Amino acid sequence: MHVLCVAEKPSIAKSITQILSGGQFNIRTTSNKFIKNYDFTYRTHDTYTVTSVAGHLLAFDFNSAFRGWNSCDPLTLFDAAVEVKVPEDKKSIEKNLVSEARRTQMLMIWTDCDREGENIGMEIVQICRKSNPNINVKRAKFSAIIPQQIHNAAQHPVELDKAQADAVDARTILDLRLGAAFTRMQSLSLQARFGQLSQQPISYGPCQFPTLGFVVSRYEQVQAFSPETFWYIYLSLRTTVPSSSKEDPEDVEFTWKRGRLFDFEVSLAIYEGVVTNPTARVTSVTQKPTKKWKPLPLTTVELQKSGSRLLKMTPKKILDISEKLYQQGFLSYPRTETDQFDPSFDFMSLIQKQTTDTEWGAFATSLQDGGFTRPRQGKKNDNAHPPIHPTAHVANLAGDEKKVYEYITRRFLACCSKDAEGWETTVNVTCGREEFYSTGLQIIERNYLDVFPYDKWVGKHIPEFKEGEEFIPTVCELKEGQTTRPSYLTEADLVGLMDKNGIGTDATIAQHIQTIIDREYVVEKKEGSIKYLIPSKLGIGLVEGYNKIGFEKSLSKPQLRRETERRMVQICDGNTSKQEMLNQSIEQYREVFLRARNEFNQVISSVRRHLEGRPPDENMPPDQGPHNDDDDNNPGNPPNAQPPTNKPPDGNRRGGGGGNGGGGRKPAPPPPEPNSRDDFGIASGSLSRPSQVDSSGNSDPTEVLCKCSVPVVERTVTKESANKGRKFRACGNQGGCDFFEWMDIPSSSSVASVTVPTKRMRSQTTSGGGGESSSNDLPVKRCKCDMTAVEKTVVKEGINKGRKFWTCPNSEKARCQFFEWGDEGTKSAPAQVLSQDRLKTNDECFKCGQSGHWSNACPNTGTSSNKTGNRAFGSNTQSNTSGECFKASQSFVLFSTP
DNA sequence: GCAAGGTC
Repeated sequence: MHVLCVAEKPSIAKSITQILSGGQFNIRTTSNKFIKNYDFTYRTHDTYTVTSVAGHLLAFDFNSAFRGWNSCDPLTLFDAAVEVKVPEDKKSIEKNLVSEARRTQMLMIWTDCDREGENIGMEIVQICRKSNPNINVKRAKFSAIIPQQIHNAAQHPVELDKAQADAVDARTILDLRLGAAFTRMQSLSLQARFGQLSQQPISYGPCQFPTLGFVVSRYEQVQAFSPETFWYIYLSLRTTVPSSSKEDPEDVEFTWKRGRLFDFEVSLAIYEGVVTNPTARVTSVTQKPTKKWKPLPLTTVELQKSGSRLLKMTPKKILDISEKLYQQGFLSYPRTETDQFDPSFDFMSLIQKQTTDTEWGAFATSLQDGGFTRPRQGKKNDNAHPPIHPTAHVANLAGDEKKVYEYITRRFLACCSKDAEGWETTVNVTCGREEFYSTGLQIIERNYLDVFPYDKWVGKHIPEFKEGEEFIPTVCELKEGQTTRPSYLTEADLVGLMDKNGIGTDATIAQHIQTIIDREYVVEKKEGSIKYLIPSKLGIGLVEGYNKIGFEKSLSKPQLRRETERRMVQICDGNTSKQEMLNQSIEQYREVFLRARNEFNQVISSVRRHLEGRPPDENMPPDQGPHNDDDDNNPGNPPNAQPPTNKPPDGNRRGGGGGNGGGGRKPAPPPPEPNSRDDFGIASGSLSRPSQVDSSGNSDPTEVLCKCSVPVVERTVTKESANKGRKFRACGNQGGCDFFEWMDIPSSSSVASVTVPTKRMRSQTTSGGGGESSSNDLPVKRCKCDMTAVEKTVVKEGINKGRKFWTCPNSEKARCQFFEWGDEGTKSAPAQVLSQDRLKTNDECFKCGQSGHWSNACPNTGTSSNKTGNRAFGSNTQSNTSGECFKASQSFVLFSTP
C-alpha cells in the first residue's frame, strides 16, 4: 500500500521522515521551494511519501459582489456569501497534493494536534479528494517528535476530529464577517470626517480591540489616579558595638504588621499607644530554610514577556528572532504553550552541547557532574511541542540574536539546575500593643542563579536577637506616605493580560500588539529602559466613544471574545453545531453592530474631541435623524451621521484648543513621572490603591475595581503562614494585574467617620516659601504650597540612588517646585525627630491649637475619634494625666533614644 | 484597504 503523509509544516515532514525511515529516504523537490517530498519504505513494508503544507491551505473571503468597500452596506456582510479558495501563494502546494494523492491509497494527516491542526487536516483532505475522491483518510496523533511517539502514531492512526475543524471554520467566518463589517463602517465614517485618518484603514477586530482596550484602560487609570496619604509606624534599632570592634553599628528596621493605615486619627491613636510604652520585646525568633525556585520551562508567551522585560525587545521581534534561530537549527520550535518536558526528554545530550561555551560551559559541565535536576513541571501542555530550548550550541551570534539565544540557553540550563537555597530569619517584636517584624536572609547555595543572572536574590544580614529580649527602639516614627500612581502598561504586561484573557494565541499575541501599533492606535514610549504603551488620541477616542455607547458587553473588552471561545468549545464537545454557533454569534454581533452604527455619533465626537483637542461637548447636536435602512446609496457611512465635513486633510490643525499642532494620531498627553517607590521601598504597583473608574471613566463609589477595571475579588490566605486566614482583595480579572489589599487594614471610609484632611492642622506660624516651619523647636518641612513635605527615596539608578529627599505631597500635576535633600541643610534632621523632653514641652492640641487636652479628646471637633480613648503621647513614663497635646505637624516623629 | 489563525 502507498501512504501519503502530510504534515503542517516542512520541518515536521523532515523530522518524521527521519524517524520513520531510519534515515533511508529519497528526496523530491516540488514547485514550492519550501516543500519537499520524502519517499521511503516503512517497516510495515508499505511505501510512504511524506510531504507537508505550510499552515492553512484555504482562505475565506466574500464573493466578488461584496468585496469592494463601497459595494454594499457593511451590515450585509453579516449575511453576504462567503467563498473559500486556495490563495495564489498556496497554489503550488495544492498542486503537489493533488498530484501525490492521485497515486496513493491512504492519506495520513500529520498536522499539529490542536484545533487548527484538525482544521488544516480537513483542508488537506478536501484538496486531495479532488484527484482521488475515494482516498482512505487517517490521522496520526503525536505530541512530541520522538521515535516512540512517531512510530506509534504511524501504526495506530485515528480519525480526524471534524468537530474541532468545524469550530475553527466557525470562528474564521465569524471573524471575517464582523471584522470587515466594523472596519468598513468605522473607516468610511471617520475618514470622511477626519482627513488625517485616510492613510490606512481604521480596523476593528475581535482581538485587536480588546488589546487596545487594555492599553486605554490602564491609561485611564493613570489619569484618574489621585494619590492618597497613608501613615505607618516605622521602628528601627541601631545596634551597639563594643568600642574595640571595627564593625559599624547597623540599623535594623522593623515593619509594622498592619502595613499602613489611611486614617490619620487612627494611626495617631495607635502610635500614641506605642510611644506610651516603647519598650520592644522580642516575641519570637524563627529560622527556616527557604528557596528561590528556578524558572519553569519556557513557553512562547513567557519568552515574550520576560524577553520584553529583560532584553528590551518587542514581543514581535523576539518571536521573529526565535523563528529565525529555529530555522537555522539552533532552537526548538518557538511557538509552544508547553511548560513541561516529556518524561523521555533527553536533557543530557543537549547539556553536553553547551559545555564548550566560554560563558556558561563550566556551568553546563557542573550539571553533567551531578548538578542536574529534572526541570519543574508547569501546568500547560499543548501536546504538540516541547518547551523552548537550544538544540545546538552556537557561539558566533551577535546583537539581538545573541541576546535571545543566550536567554533561552541560560533559562534551559537554569531549569536543569537546582533551586537556590537560603536561610530566612524572622524576628517578631511587640512594641506597645503593636506587632512588628524584621527578616534577614542568608544565601546558602546559589545553584541556578549562577547561570541565570536575570533573577536577583539578595541576602540581608540581621543581627542576633533572643526571644524575650527587650530594647528601646532608636527610632519610632509615625511616617507619612502616599500611594503612587500605577504605571502605563508595558508590553510584557500586555502579553500577560492577553494570555490570561484568551485574546489571541501564543503565535498571534505579538502580531495583535504590532497591529495596534501599526494602526497608530498605540505608540511605544521609552522611559529609561522600559517601554510603555500609550494610546494615541485616535485609540483613546475610539475606545472612549464605544464605551460611551454603553454596550452590555464592550467591544474593547475581552468578554465577547471569551464567548466566542466558549462557543467553539461547545462545538468541539458536540454540544452545538457549527451552523448553530454561527447563527447565534452573528446575531449577537449584528445587534452590537446596529447599535454601534446608530450611536456612532458618540465615537465621532469622542474621536473629534481627542484629535482636535476640543473640550468635551455633551451638547453637540445629534446627527440627522434616525437610521434609515433604505439608505443604501452611501452604504459605508452610518446613514444618520453628519455629512462629511469639507475640512482639508489638516483640518484638525485649525481645531485649536489642544495646541498639538500636528494633529493626526498623536499620543496622549505626556506620561507622569516614572514609576517611583515610596518610603517602604516597595514598588509602587503594590502600593497603588486602584482608582475607581468604570469603563466610561466615571467614578463608581460603590465598587472597588482592580487595575484591570474589574471588580476585585475577596480571598482568604490558605497557605500556612503568619497570614493564614487573613482576608484580602485581589485582581478580579484572573490575576490580570497586581492589585492587592488586606481587608483588615482599615480604609478611611470604614474606620472612622472623620475625614482625613489632606492638609493637616498646623502651627500658626509657618514659612510661606517652602522649607521648614518657623517653629524653633520643631522643624517641619513645608513645601511652597504650605503643606507638610513628604520624605521620599531616590530609586532611579544613579549616584543619588537611596538618598532621601523632601518634596511636595501633591500629585504630579499640582506639585510645587519644593525640593530638598534629606541629608543637607543645618536644621533639618532627616525627619522631625523629637526628644522625649521636647514632647513634654509642646502642649497644643493639633486640631484646635489649645492646651490642656489631647487631640483625640479634642472638645472642639467631632467626637468620633474619642473612641480611642485618652492616651499618653510621647512619653513612656507618663500617662495622659500630663495633659499634653501636640500639633499635628509635630506628630510624625516623636521618639528618639540617645 | 477589512479578521484571526496557521506558516513561510
